[in-house]
Amino acid sequence: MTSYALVSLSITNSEVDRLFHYAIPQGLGVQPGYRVKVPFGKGSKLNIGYVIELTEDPGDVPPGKIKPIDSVLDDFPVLTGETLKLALWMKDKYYTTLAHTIRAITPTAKADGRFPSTRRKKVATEPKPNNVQLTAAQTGALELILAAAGVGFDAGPVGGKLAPTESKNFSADVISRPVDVGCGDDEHCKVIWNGGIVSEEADSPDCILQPMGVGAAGCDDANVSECSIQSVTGHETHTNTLSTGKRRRPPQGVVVFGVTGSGKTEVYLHAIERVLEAGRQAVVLVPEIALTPQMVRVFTARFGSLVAVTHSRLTAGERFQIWKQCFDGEVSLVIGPRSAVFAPFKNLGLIVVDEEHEHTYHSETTPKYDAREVALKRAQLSGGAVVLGSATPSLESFYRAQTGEYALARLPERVNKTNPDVTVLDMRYQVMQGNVSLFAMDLRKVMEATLAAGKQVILFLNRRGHSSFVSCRWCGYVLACDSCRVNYTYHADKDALLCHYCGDRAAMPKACPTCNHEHIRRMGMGTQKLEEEVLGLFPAVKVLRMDTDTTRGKEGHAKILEAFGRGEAQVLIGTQMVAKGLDFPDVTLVGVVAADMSLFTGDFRAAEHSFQLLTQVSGRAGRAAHKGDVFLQTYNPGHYAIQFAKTGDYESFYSHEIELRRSMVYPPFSHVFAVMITGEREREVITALQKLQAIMEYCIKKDGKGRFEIIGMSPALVSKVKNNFRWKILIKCTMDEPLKAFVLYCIKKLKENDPLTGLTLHLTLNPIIME
DNA sequence: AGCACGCCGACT
DNA sequence: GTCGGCGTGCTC
Repeated sequence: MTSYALVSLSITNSEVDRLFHYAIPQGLGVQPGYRVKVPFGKGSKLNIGYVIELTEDPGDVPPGKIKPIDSVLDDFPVLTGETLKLALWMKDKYYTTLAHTIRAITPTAKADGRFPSTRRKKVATEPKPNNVQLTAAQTGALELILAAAGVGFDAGPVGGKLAPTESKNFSADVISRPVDVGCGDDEHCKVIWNGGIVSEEADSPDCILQPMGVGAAGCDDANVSECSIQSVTGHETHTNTLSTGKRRRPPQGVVVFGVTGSGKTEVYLHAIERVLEAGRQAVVLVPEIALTPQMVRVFTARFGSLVAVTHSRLTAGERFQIWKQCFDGEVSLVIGPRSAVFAPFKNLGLIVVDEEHEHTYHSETTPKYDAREVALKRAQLSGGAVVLGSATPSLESFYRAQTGEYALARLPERVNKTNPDVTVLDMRYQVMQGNVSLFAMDLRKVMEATLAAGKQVILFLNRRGHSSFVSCRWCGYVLACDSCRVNYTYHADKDALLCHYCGDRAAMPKACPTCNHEHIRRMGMGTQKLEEEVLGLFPAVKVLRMDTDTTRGKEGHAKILEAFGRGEAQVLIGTQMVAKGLDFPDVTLVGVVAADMSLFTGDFRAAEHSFQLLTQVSGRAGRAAHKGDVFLQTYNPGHYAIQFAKTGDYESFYSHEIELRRSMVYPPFSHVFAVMITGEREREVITALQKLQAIMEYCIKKDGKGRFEIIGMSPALVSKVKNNFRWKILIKCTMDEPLKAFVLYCIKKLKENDPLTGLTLHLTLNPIIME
């Protein structure tokens, strides 16, 4: 007989980010995962909370302080055993409060705390049998996925019956399992994060107290491989409590590597079909639902009313209805953006992450989770598989596929694929010819011809943020930080160049350091300037611009794309957005106006992102029936990202890039922890960060040896937002758990002698886009 | 986050 | 004399 419920309040504040004891009144059926109303605070105001655990132990709470639960809100648990574990895991993983992770996972309630009422208007549509014959490569991929999901390959005839899973009494059996509040597959290095207050083990992280073995001093010695790390294992070993543990299981993650048109979708369809036939459910994550309508159509056509589609424009009611349908087993497949990974399925067998390299899988708001990581954790909890599909996999994922942590399935190109002609235009030559416009003469001529033929043109400006770099227009040389191998970023307020990794500062030069030419200047332009120049060259042409200014509001970019698709304009100008989901038959020319702008963002992943983007743009142009042309304008035609993108050779790019990462000890050979401090007074922000740096340096000198490397402090990529100055410090280590413990320990020390009033801390482990 | 308690300035 | 400023501290 349990007497208390441990409740997490739905208050997203670190000060109350702990579990509170509440007495369970007689006759009140309370189970973990349920929402409850509880009296809280001085006035015992009723607050919504989530039951995390049942216990008989009042802990050190005086009996008189414990108040009773007021009521239970719903007749079902909003957190299942699995999503509850996920919430606890995410709290630790992403340095946030449990209330925040629960909010991300559970459906949004109305202001009064009730969920919107659902009306059932279910039109049953039969799933259609799948008669598509798979190629040998596709079959191989399918086998790997099914092995990962633990679903037999010969589970039945293709096109068998797909019945909705029955589950009337979800609650009891799934929920009543003991919940592991410690959250833990990593017992060794548990650090409880209270949004700034580090508790327990962080007081004495093993990494601080245990002197490490070898490791010379200096910047280059991050080769921590020699350090003896006793209590932290390099790779997580997942042993199911149910299994005997030693038996080697096939990898949970399967990288499906194949270009557009190689038949990835067909593999997904077959895998989902088998998973559903086995009585399990599946989730398909897509980068942006509005830009992948054809994908949605394929799935709804095949699986009928077993599919639910989620997207950002759903109302709270529609969203909750889908959530409930998944919970009740009326729907077995969900397609949606990253949040679809939280669908409350009871026996999830497969999560497909399509275009897995896309940055949209990273949440930009708290909790700043990576949907791919969450998918893998969830699959681990449910015994399911994760498919990471891409023509240009992220370096981290492909590396894991190389080391055997993931399985790898290659899908060869389709035979009838038409490769677009990719022409690289050397802009240095244009400067020598006296052409200082944004367009090389060749591109201008081809645009003229294309427009004269009544065809359409897409001009792509691969710009990110508003950082600018400095380069020589004569020789292409880009000013960069030697020790970090990333370009400097120009800061107008200081009229200086800063490295966004180590904070190194350099003066704006008068002439090029290599060729001594005075044609050295800042590179940076907006879509607006580009539009003006196009209109200057072709006054009669209609131009559509797609950027954050013009796409504001509901369905902003879908509207622009539709208008362009109807032929209301001949030229479409845009940033990253235009690279996705475009399939316009009348577009025969794609111009990448300044390929360099994504090459020199000051981020060590810039080459990877450029390669992915340029490959995607090139692939897009080649999809239509007639061959398309792609022109890439650059001052660095020899850059490997451009050269490999020209031929679309991912694996050669990968080999080149992975060696660079290895030599620089960048991810995946290390982990980078970013600590950002923001505040209204820049002086205070900098001082606080300097204090933190001093503490870190002291700890490293004392105990850490070569394990942790402070890369340095520098302004954030966006150095000022809404009157808030943002500075960051990066710390690198080959192991993530000791790194995390080290950083949290140092922050704790900082807070002990500085209350940090008016300042905010932001923590990210392995940020993909450096903030 | 809320809300109460608590000890100093300018108002009816 | 009192109303009210928001600093500090606690919430099962």
